[in-house]
Amino acid sequence: MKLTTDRIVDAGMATFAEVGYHGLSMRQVADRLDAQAGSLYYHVANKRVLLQLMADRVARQAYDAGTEALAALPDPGNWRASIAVQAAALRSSIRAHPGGAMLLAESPKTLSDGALSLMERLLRTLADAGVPAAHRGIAADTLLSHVTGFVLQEQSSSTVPEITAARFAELQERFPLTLASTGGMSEDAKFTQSVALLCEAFAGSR
Amino acid sequence: MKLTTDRIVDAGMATFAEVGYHGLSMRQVADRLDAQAGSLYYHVANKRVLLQLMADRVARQAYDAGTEALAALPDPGNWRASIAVQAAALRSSIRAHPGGAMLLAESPKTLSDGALSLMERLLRTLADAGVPAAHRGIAADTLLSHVTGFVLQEQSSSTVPEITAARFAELQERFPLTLASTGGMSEDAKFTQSVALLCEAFAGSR
DNA sequence: CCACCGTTTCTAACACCGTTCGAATTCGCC
DNA sequence: GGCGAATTCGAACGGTGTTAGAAACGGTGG
Repeated sequence: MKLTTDRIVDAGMATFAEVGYHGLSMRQVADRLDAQAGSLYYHVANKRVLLQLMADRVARQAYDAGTEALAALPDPGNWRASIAVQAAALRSSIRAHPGGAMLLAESPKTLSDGALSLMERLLRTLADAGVPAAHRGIAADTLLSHVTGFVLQEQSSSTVPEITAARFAELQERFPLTLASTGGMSEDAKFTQSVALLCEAFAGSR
Repeated sequence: MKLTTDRIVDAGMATFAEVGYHGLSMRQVADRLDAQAGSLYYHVANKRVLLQLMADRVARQAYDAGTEALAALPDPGNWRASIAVQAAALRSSIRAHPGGAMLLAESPKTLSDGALSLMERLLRTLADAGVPAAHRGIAADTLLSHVTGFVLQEQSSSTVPEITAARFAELQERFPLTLASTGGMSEDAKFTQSVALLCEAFAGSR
């Protein structure tokens, strides 16, 4: 079949899902399309712009998942729930791809349509919540970078191996608060709590 | 001179400062030490663990810069100022290296002494601020991931080229809130404001 | 002094990477 | 069918991380 930018991005996403961020190579993407690596460069200038296109696609998926989740909301006027739902949609969309956080982190979000859509909708709900224009930008930036950073940590710490008992004892002695703080809470609970925390901050800045 | 893990990490940091995250190669690090690339592998298992060691060094620098800034604080009891100073130290330490945010983002923070020190001290100031133990972990996580995400965006958007007038007009029409929100505020101001926002959230969760 | 042995470094190679460029192919249109 | 443009191939270039055997180095005992 004919080679297209869209098909290349598709194949890129598929390969990405299998081999992750560092394993992705132009030759593997080309193989998946029964093509040669050099042929990709007729449709895509760089590997970097391919990654940017993929990042934009992830952001768009997150945007679509967010609209769906927003539509299913019982009370659309509850802005806290709207923000929580948008954050959750973004997180799960990023998590759907291994290393997806790195993908989003690396590409500049300023000129990606998907990322801008996410930003715009978030700003709108903040405006509906009564946050003044001067505070909205920082609020939205904070939340988006928080979600990205959260998944980044989530995905990188899932690769970490088990820890020895001696090392654990040493850690417990040197960093008692750190060990005590992360105890026993699921990542999901941590995420929803942190988003709620941010929402309270937004509410206070009105 | 003799080859050592510390010297390799030093050379890695120096090379990193010149060529950035993606430009870093084992051969360049070896060149700086007047050695061959293969020799590095006697002291460092992987490129990944070298990057982790470098990330730990950045975190340690941030920790040291933080203690210095904390010592210079007029009122040590003001926990908001303490948090602001720690966040600023972390940000500037990451920004000192091009792509430093990527460095920290990629390596798992859980087993880095530097990152753990940062976390521990932040948790202590939160404890002094009266935040209950159940909320401290999320609060510290949120702030750290926020700083990382902020610098990540800062460093990636500094690479972006200028934007055409037509594209700007299109953006202004499709994303009015986004364009209006980021208008004219410096990155420094955005950062301090967002940290203050988080501090308010922490104050509310007591 | 020298031979030995463990530690450290070099050398060369492997497989793969992103990217380029001219040649070969395919496609739409007259 | 033929011709020109759009597309794909194929091979190559310089570079990458990593490995493994050979070589040098350092100290220690004879």
